[in-house]
This record gives sequence, C-alpha cells and structure tokens, in this order.
Amino acid sequence: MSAGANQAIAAAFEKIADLLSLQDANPFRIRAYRNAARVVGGLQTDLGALVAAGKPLPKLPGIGADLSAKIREIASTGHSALLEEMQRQVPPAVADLLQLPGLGPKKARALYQELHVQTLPQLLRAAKDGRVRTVGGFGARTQQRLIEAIENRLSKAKRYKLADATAIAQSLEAYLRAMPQVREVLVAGSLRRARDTVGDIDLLAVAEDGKGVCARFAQYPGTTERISVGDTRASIVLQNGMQVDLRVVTAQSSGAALLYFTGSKSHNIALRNLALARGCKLNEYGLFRGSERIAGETEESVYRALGLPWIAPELREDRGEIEAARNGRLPVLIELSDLAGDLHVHSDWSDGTATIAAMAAAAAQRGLHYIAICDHSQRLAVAHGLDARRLARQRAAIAEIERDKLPVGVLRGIEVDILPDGSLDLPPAALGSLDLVVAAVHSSFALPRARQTERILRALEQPDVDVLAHPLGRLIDEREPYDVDMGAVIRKCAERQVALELNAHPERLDLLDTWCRVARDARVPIAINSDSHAPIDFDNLRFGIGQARRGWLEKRDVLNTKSLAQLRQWLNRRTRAPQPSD
DNA sequence: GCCGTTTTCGGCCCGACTGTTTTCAGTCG
Repeated sequence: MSAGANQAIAAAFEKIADLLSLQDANPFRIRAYRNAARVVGGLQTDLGALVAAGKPLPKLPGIGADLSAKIREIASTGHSALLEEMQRQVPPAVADLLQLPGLGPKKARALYQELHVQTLPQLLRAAKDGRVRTVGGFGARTQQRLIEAIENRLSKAKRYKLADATAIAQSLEAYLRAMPQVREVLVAGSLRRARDTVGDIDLLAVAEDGKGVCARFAQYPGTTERISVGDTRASIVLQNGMQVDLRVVTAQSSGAALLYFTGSKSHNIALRNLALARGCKLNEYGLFRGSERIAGETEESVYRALGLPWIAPELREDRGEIEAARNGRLPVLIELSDLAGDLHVHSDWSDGTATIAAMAAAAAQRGLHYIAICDHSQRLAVAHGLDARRLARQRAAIAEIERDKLPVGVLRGIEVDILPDGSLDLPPAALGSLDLVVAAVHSSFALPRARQTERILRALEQPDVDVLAHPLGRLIDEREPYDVDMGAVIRKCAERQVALELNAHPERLDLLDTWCRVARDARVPIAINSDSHAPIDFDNLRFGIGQARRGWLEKRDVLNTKSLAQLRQWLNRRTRAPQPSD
C-alpha cells in the first residue's frame, strides 16, 4: 500500500470509532480513535512510505503504542484485524445510520437491535411502516423527521464552496443587523477560519433579548426548516439545504463565545485543557476560576489569561498553533494588502472576457501594481489557446497599449499546457521570449500516480518554467485532485526554484492549505493568483489569501508580494550569477 | 486508548435544545 495510506488508516479508525460507539464502548476509547483518524488524515507525511521503508513512525499526539501498532498493521497489510472483528459483530452499514441528524449511537443501536434495521433504505421502510415509533425513545415526530432526513440525504451535497457561503452569510448578517435589539453580528465557524468548503454557517449576535432574536431569525426568508429555536441559539435550514446556526450572547461573553463558536473543535479542546491545567474552566461564557469570570469580553482577553497571544482564526486547527503561540513563534500572516501583483490573468486573446487594458484597469482599482497576462496555449483549442505566432502578436499588442500609459505593469506570460509526456505545449523559442511562464495540467487527469508525478517533474525541469499553476488540479464538487506525489513535486520546485501557485478561484483553492505549509518549509515560493477571466474575478484573491493564512504563509513566502523590480530580478534568477546565500 | 508540574490509575471539554420514558437521556456543536 502506498498512495493514500494515511487516508485509508484514517478511514479505518473512523469506522472503528463508529462501530465501537454502536457497541456502547468506553467513550474515551472511541474518542481516541476519532482523534487518531483526524491526526493521521491531516498528516502530510506518508505513513505508508515510512512503514514500507522500515522507518519508525513519528510521535503523534494522542497516538500511543496500541494505535501505532494498528497504523503499521493497516499500512503494511491494508487490513485491520480489529475492524474486521467488529464488522462481524455489527453490520458495517449500521454505521451509516449515524450520519442522520438526531440519530446517535444509542438510538441507532436500538433500531438495529429491535427492528433489525441495518441500512438507510431499511430504516426508511421501517419509518414509513410506523414501526420506528414502537421503539422506546422514538415518537411519531422523530419517525417523521427520520423519513425526511433519509430522503434528503440522497440528493444533496454536504459541503458548500467558501464563496457561496460567504455570500449567504452576508445576507444573513444584514438581516440580523436590521433588528434594533442586535448590537453586533459576527461570523464564526469554518467560514471565519476560511476553510475551502464549509458545512454550515455559524453566526453570533450580541444582544440581551436572545429569545426575541432567535424567534425573528427563524423567520428569515427562504427558511425551509426550523431545527431548533431556543432562548440563546437557533438552527434553520435554507432552501439550498445549508444549515445556519445562530447563537445570541451578551457583550461581556462575546469574546469567549466568538472563540468557542469559531472553533475548530480540536483547537477548543486544546484551549480547555490548557485552562484546566491552570485550575480554570473555559466555556462559551468566559474563562472562570471557581465562579469568578476572569476573561471573556474579547478573544484577546481569554488567550491572554491562558498565557497566549491572540491566534488568528485561520490557524485554529490544532496543528501546532498553540505551541507556536506559547513560544512566541506565531507567523505574521500575509494580508490581502500585501499582494503587489497577480501572476495569472487571462484576456480575450483566449477564454477571458475582457481586453488586456480592461484587466489592467481592474487590477489597478484593487491596488495591484502589476499583472501577468497568461492566456492559454494552443492545445487548449476550446479556449482559443495561443500558438507561437499569436503569442508574438499578443506581445506586440501589449507593447502597443503600453504607449497609452497603462495603470499597472503588464508582464508578457503564458499558461502553457503540460502535455501528457511532460513536455510543454510551445517550443522553447516561444517561451524564452516571455517574461513569465506558468505551466499547468489541463488533460490526462487520470494518469497513474507514478506517471502523473513523472510528467510534472519533467515539466519542472524545463528551463523556462517559473510557476506551476493549480498543482493538484481539483475542482471542488466536480473533480478530485489528480493522483500525484506532491512531496516530490515540492522537492523539485525547491531544487529548480519554481514557484507553486495558490490558485484563488473559489472552485480551485489549490494548492491546499496543508501543502502550502510544506512548500513554505521547503522554501518554495508561493504565487497567490486569481486566474481571472473577467475583471470581477480579481475579488477572488481574498479567498486565496484565506487559504494562504491557513497554510501559515507570511508576506515573505509569497512571490507576488515583491515589487515589480524585485520580481523581475527573481524571474532572471537562472541567468544571474549565483548570489551569496540570503 | 492516551497520558502524567500532586497521577502508572483515574481521569479524559462543556452546555443547550429536543422529544419523550414527565424528570432526563440523547444528540449536537
């Protein structure tokens, strides 16, 4: 087992945790498996490769001797004896029941034991027959909810793109702000942490009258379901299936509440343990010593009382940020205003909708100082890709409009296709005439891992390549990342001093945050690019910045924070004499 | 199953809401 060993291990642990919970096992044992699944699933080190090479596993938080042994077992054999044993005791499909809202291990087990229900379709039938309500703890209302939940489940995507969720959240914010008793509205949850996709929207309102605010919130136009409406919290479902959770808090708790509802859950647990170690208790109302509240009005006050500086939401994933904060080693995260240019911009020469001059004007409006026009190359015929002759004409055309004083610097570039064999779609003579070459995969996504990796590594060897665009090729909801050894790609980029793109388009957000961090540690420059095809697309840069911050990137890690003059120097790096090490 | 600044045993994050067994367990975030 090689590729995806970490994911296989994480999935096995998650499954074991589900089945353990159905057997009413020790909840802390269950938690240990869930924690291990999260840790292994988020790891960039390929445990399968380590095991295959006979190397020791790194020390991982919450993973001791027993779980280490199980990691080795799954990595080397592809199986887990424990999981197989448990699947003999509980039919594995029963774990699917846990995915339904309102159905936890206790109730799922009751259904399995009393009605012999094992799958979602069986449960649907039992609910429609009225058998579910005969089980203890189930009433007519629960039975009806289960029917709706199962029927819903089969038709809907579970997560939403960050850009879509952002737009919806803005509308909800405005709705809540319009209420006179609401003093403030804050976005929390994974949206605030700028995750690439979000499962629901978490909002926080500061007000005294929680009951009234919750009731009014539940009247939001377009609400199709009201899951719960209480005095301090309420949950609704919108027409597109997205769930929105609102919590109403008082001003003196708002910092603790914002911290708590921003998450992530694992970051919160780590903070609570920190509080416990100091003899305090942390909850959404504040930090308490005994019954005395010692912090809570702001996030800063809570962190400070725990001996930490404020930690940016994008870092709150329990990936070492608490340790870094304690040691004064938090990164100074990049900001949108740090970007000086955009190195991946299309025009109407290929599949963009606007002229080069219009794109330049739009970039200037957003405070950028330069753009690189990188239209598609000839192979992408559907996008009117440029051949060498049109590319030469485009260069001349840019020189022509430059006489009219463009508001930003315009670099002559190309987004050249990486062909299936790793060669480039234009000859060196054409590429050598440009300021900047961005290389990208737009075909043969399904190559086996070894060939895909070899293909990209070969492209990175070409002397003209400056940036590898959207390195994983994923389209959220549409296309999985292609199977490539990203560790090897990053090592090659470091060796060749090729930059990796963090494509800011909301459907891409590629490079992923965790790989940004690996690239940074390998001193590979990152280019945060909008891949704009229309003037308005420059607004997507902020989503790229969110991912970059999640990847711990600072201004100095990002290529297009350089001034145009500095960037030109970097672009000449291969022809310059070697510099003394900097 | 993990872990250790009083612990190698005995802890392990904490509160709100719902539905139902009408006093609280189960679920969720």
